[in-house]
Amino acid sequence: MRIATWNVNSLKVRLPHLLDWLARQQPDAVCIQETKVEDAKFPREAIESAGYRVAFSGQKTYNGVAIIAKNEPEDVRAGIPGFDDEHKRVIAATVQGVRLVCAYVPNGQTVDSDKYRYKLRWLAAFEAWLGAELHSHPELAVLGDYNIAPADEDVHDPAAWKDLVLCSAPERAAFQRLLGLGFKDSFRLLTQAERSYTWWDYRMMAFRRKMGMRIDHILLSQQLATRCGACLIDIEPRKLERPSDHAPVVAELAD
DNA sequence: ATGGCTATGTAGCATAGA
Repeated sequence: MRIATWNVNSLKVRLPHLLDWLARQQPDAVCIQETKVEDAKFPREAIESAGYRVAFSGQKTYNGVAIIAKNEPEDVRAGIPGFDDEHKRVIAATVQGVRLVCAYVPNGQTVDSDKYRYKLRWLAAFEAWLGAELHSHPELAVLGDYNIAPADEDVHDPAAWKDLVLCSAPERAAFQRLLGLGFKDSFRLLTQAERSYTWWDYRMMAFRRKMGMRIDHILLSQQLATRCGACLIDIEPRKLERPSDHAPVVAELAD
């Protein structure tokens, strides 16, 4: 089973890239973030015509998440239970017996902002919920844009980013607590090239200069981690005209 | 390298992203 995550930064703009990518990579399930589309305008037909089924939770302008899968997503749930959040940042579904959580973690803006405090509160609620989910779904994968670079090796210039948002100690501690629930960072299960990133700023020719961050992740429960044979970042879509600033991340799970 | 792109909503810029 091939599962993936991709922050598309507008599903409307990136639909051609997504459809091309689905055709080429043939993933079984893709978790999409930043669809920026309300549910009534979700491009269901185009995706279903490509042989995929959809589950989505969106809003106008900001946020928005979706799960796209070859098999119908089952037991679809949106949001973090008990956490009142007007942002559409989470959708979960079961595909081929695997529970998938698609998450768009708040960005946090700056470490002294209200948005940062919201990010940490959000992550605490996320952690509490995932701990419970892990018990009811031993085959659990949490895919998404975490907006956290877990370690200095995930940052092109750790000194410049030290203690800034995406890299601050409280955010990294929150990420480690997620792992502590019993998840593995699938990308680090295997040896990877240096300077492997999933996001590059649109400005400053950051992609060409390999100035990026690894902030999109696929966390796997222990049971799924034992099945994981590969995890890769596909930088090809980032090279296209009008790309998303994020690259897709793909994990392969043995049957 | 200092918000330098990009997308959205909306009608000339404001907000957000990371």
